[in-house]
Amino acid sequence: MSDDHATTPAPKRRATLRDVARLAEVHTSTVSRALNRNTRSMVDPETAERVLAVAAYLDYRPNLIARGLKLSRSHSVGVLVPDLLNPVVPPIVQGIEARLVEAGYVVLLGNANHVQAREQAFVDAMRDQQADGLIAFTASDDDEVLRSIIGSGVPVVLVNRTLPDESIPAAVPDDILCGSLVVDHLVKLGHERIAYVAGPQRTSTGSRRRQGFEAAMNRSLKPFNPALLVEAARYTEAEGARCCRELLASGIDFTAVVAANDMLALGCYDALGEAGRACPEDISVVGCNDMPFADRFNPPLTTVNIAHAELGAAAAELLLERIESPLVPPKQVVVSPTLVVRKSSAPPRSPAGGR
Amino acid sequence: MSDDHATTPAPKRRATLRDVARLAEVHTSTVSRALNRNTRSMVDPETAERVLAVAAYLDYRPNLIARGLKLSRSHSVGVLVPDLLNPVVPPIVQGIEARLVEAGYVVLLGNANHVQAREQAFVDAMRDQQADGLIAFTASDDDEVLRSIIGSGVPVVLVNRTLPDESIPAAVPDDILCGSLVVDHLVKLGHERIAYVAGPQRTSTGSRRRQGFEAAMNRSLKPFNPALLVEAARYTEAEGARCCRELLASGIDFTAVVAANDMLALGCYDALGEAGRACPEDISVVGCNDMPFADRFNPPLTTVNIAHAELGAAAAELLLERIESPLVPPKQVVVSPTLVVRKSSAPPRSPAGGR
DNA sequence: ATGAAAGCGCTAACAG
DNA sequence: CTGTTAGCGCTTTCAT
Repeated sequence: MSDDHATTPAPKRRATLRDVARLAEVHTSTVSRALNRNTRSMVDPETAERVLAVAAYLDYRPNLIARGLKLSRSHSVGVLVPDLLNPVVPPIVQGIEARLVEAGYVVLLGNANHVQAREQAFVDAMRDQQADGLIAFTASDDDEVLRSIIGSGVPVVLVNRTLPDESIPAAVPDDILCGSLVVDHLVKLGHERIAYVAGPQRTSTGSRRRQGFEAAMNRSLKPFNPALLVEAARYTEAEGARCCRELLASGIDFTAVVAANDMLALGCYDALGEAGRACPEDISVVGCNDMPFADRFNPPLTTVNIAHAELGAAAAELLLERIESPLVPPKQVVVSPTLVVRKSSAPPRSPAGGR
Repeated sequence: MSDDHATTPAPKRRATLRDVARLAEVHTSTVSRALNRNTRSMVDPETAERVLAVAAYLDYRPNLIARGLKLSRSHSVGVLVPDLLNPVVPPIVQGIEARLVEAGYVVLLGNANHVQAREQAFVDAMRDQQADGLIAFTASDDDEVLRSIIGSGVPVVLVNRTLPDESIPAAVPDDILCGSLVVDHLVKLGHERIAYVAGPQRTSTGSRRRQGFEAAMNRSLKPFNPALLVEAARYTEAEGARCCRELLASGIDFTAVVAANDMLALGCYDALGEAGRACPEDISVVGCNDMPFADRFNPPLTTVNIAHAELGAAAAELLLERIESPLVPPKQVVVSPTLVVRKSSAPPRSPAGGR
């Protein structure tokens, strides 16, 4: 046995395929074959065993960068979020991450912070890093960045929000249903004059929830008064407050307000408080999303629960399919929300509305 | 001019350095030099300009995988979190991400979900992916995974929590101060019998906040009664409730309870509610972290604000320093918290305690 | 100032 | 079954 080459168990440098090959006295390609499950069968069982042993001894770990270069597959996927501080984002990301890790991928996180330049920079970085795919939360009708990357070859799937183009794979909540669920609840409670704080109409959540709301209103006894709808520019508490103030200032009577999401609902709480109107005694408010801690608000918020982690997992699943088999036609998956009744909704003060 | 090689503007395949070289009629190494700011000066300005133009024309983007292989530097860093759903995590991650992206790095996110095997898998993945460094939220005295990677050559920095070993770079809140801030507040309000719901003592936040609390109590007029301290096994609402119930059941009188974090404080709300004790009228409660929406709880929570995004940015900064200059001795940075008084704390019912 | 050549660590034909 | 060869796309000596 020649002892002249390093017998010390690799003190610093990471072991490479060649190190293993040398010590196992085989060629690197044999090592490669022995180490990869799929090609293991090509190599003599005894040799394979020896190789495995040496690899373990040297604590060999494949260099994924090198493999990626060779295979032009990085096993990484980008996840682009508009704002990490948005309470619905973490649960979705969690769902995505879990599924992706399970499939052997690694998640590259990018926070656009609502600025297009940051979004663009992340998308570029993903291309440069050879990410195998991208999951985006940021879909909006006016979003050039996403449009440009879609169809550029990189598999993209949308999550939470989608675009009008139904051919883009996406995992979204049933927003129409979100809208009608709350109306049905309020109508059952006896409300007739219901105001609506809409989300940004350039987002699918904004427009679809409004559609669902209006459809349900029209289906119910008293049709919807368009003057009772005001659109928020963004999904923020401040915008929710502004919209609700506007509603209050209009002088038109209403006994309940539905907000397109929980942040807007929180803004309604604020505006109501300022105006000295109690919730739910004077006016009921309901939201949508069932964000974390919605049950701890004052009052606990009646809202619509969306299984955000599931949404994320579904998006990851869609992307995986896209990556593995780019040819099969893209799907969209929609997850059903459920109403959760808490303390912010109650029957209107006087059974029937009117002044 | 020979027109026989592809004149169409690269319909599908990404342009490579060789494509640029071919079209610019120079060698690939010249292209490389022209494209990299540092080596640009080595090349004739006119040539450089031509190369740049061709690169732009072909929409050339360097393949970072290839560069990474050559340079053994991936420009990616792993961020290991224990639980993405923990409300303090997203703000910290946001701070990290912002700083890292600014420095040209990309963030690999890993969610351990409190299971060591997942943590280990992520750390392994980071090594395989050749991540340039790691930022970990998970430090705990009994955490083998982190211990093993620290000193294995990969730069690691801890954030939010740290380990007893002060030589490990970390960005943490001033937990001692967190503890004393709340005591001073409560004492000023007139409280004398103050209970403490401690966090897990194997975490630095748990033990240091307790230390800060005890020190401040002993500094104040009436020293602390050890029977009034109970330790939560985890930072969860359920554990907070359990601890508070235990305190209530002990029969020892107290007029305020301080919880080691806001989730535990929320649990105290629950236990107090069950026992029919009003907060803050019967018992004041204060938390720590000032997590998102702590101001919307019922009652709005008096707590200690920690600049989480700053904490994240500081951690990123530390890691960057570690990566660029591994030789300079590791630092720790501690960020100062501030008290935020809301509605969950008030003077005790009867000026002096006692039954 | 630029070209030639080598090589980062890996896998995939293609022999044998 | 295993070794040889080639090359993924890039940077970097080393010549010239």
